Amino acid sequence: MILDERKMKILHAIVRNYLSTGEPVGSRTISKDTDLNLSSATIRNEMADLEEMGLIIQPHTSAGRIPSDQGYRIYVDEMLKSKEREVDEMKELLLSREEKLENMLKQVARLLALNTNYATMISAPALKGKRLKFIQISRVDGAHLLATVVMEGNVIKNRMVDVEENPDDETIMKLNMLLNTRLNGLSVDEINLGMIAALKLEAGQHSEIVTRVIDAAAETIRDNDNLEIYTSGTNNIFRYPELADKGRASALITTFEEKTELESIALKSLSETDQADGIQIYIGSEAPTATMQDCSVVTATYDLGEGMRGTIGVIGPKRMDYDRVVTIMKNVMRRLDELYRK
Amino acid sequence: MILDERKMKILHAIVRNYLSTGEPVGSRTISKDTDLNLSSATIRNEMADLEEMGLIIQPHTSAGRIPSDQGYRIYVDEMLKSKEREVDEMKELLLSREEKLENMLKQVARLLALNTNYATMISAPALKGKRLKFIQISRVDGAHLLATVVMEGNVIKNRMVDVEENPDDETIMKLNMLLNTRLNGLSVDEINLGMIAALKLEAGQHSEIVTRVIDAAAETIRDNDNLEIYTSGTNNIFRYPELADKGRASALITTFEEKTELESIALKSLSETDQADGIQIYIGSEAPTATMQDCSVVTATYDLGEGMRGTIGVIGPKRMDYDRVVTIMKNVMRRLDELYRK
DNA sequence: GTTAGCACTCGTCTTGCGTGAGTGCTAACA
DNA sequence: TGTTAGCACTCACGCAAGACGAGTGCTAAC
Repeated sequence: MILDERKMKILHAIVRNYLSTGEPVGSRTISKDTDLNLSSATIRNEMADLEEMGLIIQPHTSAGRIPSDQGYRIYVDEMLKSKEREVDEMKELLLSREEKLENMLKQVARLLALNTNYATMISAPALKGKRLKFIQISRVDGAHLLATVVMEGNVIKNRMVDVEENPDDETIMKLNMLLNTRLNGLSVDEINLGMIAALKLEAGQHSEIVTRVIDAAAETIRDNDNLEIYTSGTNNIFRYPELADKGRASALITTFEEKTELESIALKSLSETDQADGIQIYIGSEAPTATMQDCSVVTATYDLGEGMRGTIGVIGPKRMDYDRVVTIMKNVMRRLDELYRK
Repeated sequence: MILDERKMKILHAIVRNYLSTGEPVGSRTISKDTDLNLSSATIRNEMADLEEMGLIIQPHTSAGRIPSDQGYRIYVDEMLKSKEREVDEMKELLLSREEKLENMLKQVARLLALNTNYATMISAPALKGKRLKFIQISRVDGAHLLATVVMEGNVIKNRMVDVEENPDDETIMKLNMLLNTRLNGLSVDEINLGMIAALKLEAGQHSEIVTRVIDAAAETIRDNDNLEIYTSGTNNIFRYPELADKGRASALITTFEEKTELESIALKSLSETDQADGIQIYIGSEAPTATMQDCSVVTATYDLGEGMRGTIGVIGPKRMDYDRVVTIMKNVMRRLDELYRK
């Protein structure tokens, strides 16, 4: 069976209607809502076809229809093609370039949650692929050294190293020289065990302390941390009855608190981001994690330059206002671009 | 009216019973539960008295009684005096001293949530009052300096400083000398604007760059960050119907996500911690924040030495198993002590 | 191909009633 | 004076029956 224009129009009408009401939508409603001038009976026939095609579902015999995941998918694909709807009001688009990246990211998540009324997440830029800019070992006191590493995007890492016997000033200076000349400009992934071994050799393997310092520095660099993830508006899930029952809500809340699943979403979105604008939409069963089977997830990849790329995500019910969310996301992305790359 | 031993026994019985069932408890139940050998009628008389005293409440005419906040208070105070109950099973008490403090704290929160089935929080040690151990300015590249500050407890802070024209090596060395000799050993609060001004003067006010560097360093130090707070087991609130309705749950979830209110709990608990063992219990209306009117909060102050003090909190329904929570908390505190102060 | 009409389905809301837990009060008892 | 048995009363809760209404599929006519 072919999805002709009329069927398409009806499908869209069903989806749109369901998005706003959350109630199954009946043939009469569609008959009045569209400009097709068809009676409810005709619509019913068409709806029967659409159901056969798997695009809409009848929750029970005497109820209207709701879109299936597949139905949403068709609607969303169509929407992504069409021109952007302008979003009328935008609450507090006061996104400013912050001293601390962390604060800026939190701001974005908050802003997005406020404007969409869905739960949001944002991942801090991944270190993967970042290049080293600067390494330094310094003496804090008799028994402690401090290893400091600066990477592209001015991501800074520190680590304390306990030593029994401090190396003297000259050794430290030499070490710094050595580390910087050998490692600067390399990306984190390029620094492997072989490399470290070579470094140790060059530093003079005899000195155990030097070895330990280099190990610590290397570890600091490779310490590939989990992706830092910030969330906002988790409580928004209570706005949507289909997510707000105890079981689902509890599972979602846990997901948002533990963040490991959010991390996998962020990674997945980052890796799939060849599509235009980097916007991805996962509907229901397409969602990357088990707890989100009843949700839709819209993600986008931001890029602050210097390899500072991360993921923004909006998580809501399947009947989310995709159009609006996509537009708002694009706005936010544009703003980020202005702020960091101008 | 006086709270004689018999009334006390009855109150305790009511509370204990209500804690485990969550249902209003009637006179017959008490009559059987206690060793008083009194008929339900007598109990009824006593209960009427207890109600008059404001210690128990009747949700509606033909229901049993539940403890009031005040009733809980008496029960809890009594309990805190009595000897510790031993907790039989303790899930995964594998608390280990972690490389990163952050991970250890998260571990504690998780552990506590797992063992109590309530929501938990833990605040990272406050910087307030910490002394400076080490300051260093270093050159990252042509246009960037890095200010690094190490405080007691090996808390490290960094800040990048953008400069147009880099000071030469000698200036940087002098600056480091100056900053360390003047500031080391001071606590964060002791470093005020007057002090900074004096430093600038000494560094040679003429050089604008030096001034900016000192400002940045000072700012880094005073940058009194919000308390970092980690939470776990937020989803546990769904176990308790009295907290799980949409309105309350939503509010609580928000509280746990935004963390500012948790912060104020942590601060309050820290400041009130003169009591034995540092354990505080806030019941219902005593709870420090508006969203927790229907909750009880048990807090404790941990101390890892070197001024590393923070707050652990368990948040649950008013009918929380105080006894168990307190015991578990004490266990955790003891374990922390072993790990960090032995 | 479209539409009016009709019988039918089924979730939801309302109502009424029975049930049982628990109470307060009174009167009798030790 | 404290304790207890007995009794009438209250009220939340659960269940069944019924009314309602939204929506459907199908058929026959246009």
